[in-house]
Amino acid sequence: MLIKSHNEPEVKVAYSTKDENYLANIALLYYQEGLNQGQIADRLGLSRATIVNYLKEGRDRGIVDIRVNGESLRTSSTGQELRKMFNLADVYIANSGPKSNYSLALRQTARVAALAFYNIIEPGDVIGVAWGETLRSIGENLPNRKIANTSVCQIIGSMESDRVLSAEDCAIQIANRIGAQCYTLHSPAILSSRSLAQELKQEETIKAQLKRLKNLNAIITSVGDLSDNTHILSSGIISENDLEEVKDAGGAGWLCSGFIQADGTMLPHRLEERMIAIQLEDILSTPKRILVASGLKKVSAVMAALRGKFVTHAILDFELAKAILDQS
Amino acid sequence: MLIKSHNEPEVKVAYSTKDENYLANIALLYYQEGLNQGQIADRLGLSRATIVNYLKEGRDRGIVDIRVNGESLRTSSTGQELRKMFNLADVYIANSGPKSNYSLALRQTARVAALAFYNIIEPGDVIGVAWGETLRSIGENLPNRKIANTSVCQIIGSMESDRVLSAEDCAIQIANRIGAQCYTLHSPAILSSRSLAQELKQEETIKAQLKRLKNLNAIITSVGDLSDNTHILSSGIISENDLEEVKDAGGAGWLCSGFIQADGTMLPHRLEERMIAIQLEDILSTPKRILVASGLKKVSAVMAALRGKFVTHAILDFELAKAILDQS
DNA sequence: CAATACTATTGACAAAAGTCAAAATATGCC
DNA sequence: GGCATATTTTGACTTTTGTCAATAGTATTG
Repeated sequence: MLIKSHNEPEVKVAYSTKDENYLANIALLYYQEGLNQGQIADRLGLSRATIVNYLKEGRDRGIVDIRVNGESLRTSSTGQELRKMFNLADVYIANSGPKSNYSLALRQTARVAALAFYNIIEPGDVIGVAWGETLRSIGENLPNRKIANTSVCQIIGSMESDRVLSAEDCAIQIANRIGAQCYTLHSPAILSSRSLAQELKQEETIKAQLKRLKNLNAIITSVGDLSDNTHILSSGIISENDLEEVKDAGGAGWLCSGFIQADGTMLPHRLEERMIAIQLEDILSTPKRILVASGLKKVSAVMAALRGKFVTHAILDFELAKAILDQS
Repeated sequence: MLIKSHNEPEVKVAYSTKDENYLANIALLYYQEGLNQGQIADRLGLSRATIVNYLKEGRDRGIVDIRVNGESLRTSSTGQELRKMFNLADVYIANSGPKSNYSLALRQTARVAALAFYNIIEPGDVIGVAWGETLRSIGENLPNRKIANTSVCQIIGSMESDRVLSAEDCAIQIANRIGAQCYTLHSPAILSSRSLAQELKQEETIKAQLKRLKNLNAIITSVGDLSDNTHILSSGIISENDLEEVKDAGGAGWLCSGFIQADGTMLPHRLEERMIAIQLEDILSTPKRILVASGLKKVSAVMAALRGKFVTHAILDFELAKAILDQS
């Protein structure tokens, strides 16, 4: 091809511009040598605007990878205080500033969770994945980096919701990102009758999956609050009346498949008989229990989960962590 | 601590700004969420200049890591042609543009070599490291990333030179970066008499090291040209008269410890009797033979090394690679 | 081989990032 | 506390980067 230098005679160069090697070399000059775009343009005989495009393409195509060290996210002093107070293995704190809106705070927490996830999960782990806005966002923010020999298990049946992907999609997305084998639950989260649920649980595929959930190495979940627009309401898992009842009975949060009280004890509810999901007891016997939550409305739910020892690794946003510390 | 928001009442936040967690969160907002510095400043109630400082500190402290994918550097079509022509395992091409000066081209080649090195070297490898400007620059550009159970062996005795570090320093630096055990050669590269060299070779430490060099898994070296300012001259390994003699006898390049001819065959020289270094034969029996070179003046030397099968992996700069293709 | 439809590249302008000396704040010491 | 010293933060300015519509270059088709 022909490259025309600014005011100089034409130079023949047999080089396919735009191939990965070329983009990578430009990226090295920019990010490592520290030349600015103008200097690179001069050396290559191109316009600066072209260099801008090439650098962008390098980033888009993953030739240049900007990564943040996940370790540094667990150095927060607030996080350390929480870790000691609830005897946790690790606490990672997300911080998008006090003036952030809900959705940015959630994304930031999910991003921190995604980095933490790679620190916590080890090759060979069998990971239970819950469902919700938070889990969906974690899936979106996980980098495409394989963790060898992992499997992902959907821990609660699927459910339509306008706010989030179904539980199935959450598990599949996370599995894809880390290159894990994915075991889904081919069932709705909740059925209309107790008897149908019991029958379904006897089906081989369902039975096998529920058994698998008793031997997880790790579980990643958020926790639901019991406010008016909690997603267990909007997704139709529970009725408004039942929710009121649960609150009156001392319910403080919803964890995967059941309600817990402020002191962390389980609050049995007839709903459970109709659900296809992991048991709260199974969560407690899973060694790595990762809880991800953001937003002040989750204070009591998260505190309940912490008190009930449902958590070994917490990823929380700063405001939430602070509020929990203040109330303890 | 107190953070004063621009025109708002003071907000008390118990958060140590400047800790790693804080820097990492800002880095996430900038590099992953894609907010600009102004938006981040607003959310955190700080000035934009402060965000600039924090982001810079994040990069400096390694919380943010910008890396270029080494794989993409071996996709160049020129490199592939060379690879086929000389039956090499891999060719990586560095490109800093036709208008670059010698020293930038060298650094760029060294940077590419550093990335290639991590693709080529495997855990457990015993790596022979040569000496020269190129090797020094590779050492400087290697990231600090451990490769398990590696060792590094200095393959040529030390020599003072105004242009480069001594051979010892090259080996030590590379070993440090990859966390390898380092075996140095406690001897000058060249001695004044044949007999002294022979005696020294019988010393236990020297003997052990020279034996080690017969069982390397990998070797990384450049190749010396025989022009007037070649470093074998400036470092005093060879005299001007001797160099002329070598050139007249058909010498085309200098490889670690001996001369080779244009067709790749070795050109014995009495100098070798006085040297403490790896034997050319030992290079040929090393499985991974990495050659790094940049600059047009090295065309004939590199071609000689390629023809002599002294190379399995080549890292060359574009101009050099092109010239070799044109002359073949 | 001209007309057409692409894609790649560029120049001019707008936006964002970097710099640095000055101001504000925190820290140590008596 | 008061004072001196070190560190952090900032506002005003300069430089660099990003954008985008216009242009040049390539490939494709009738």
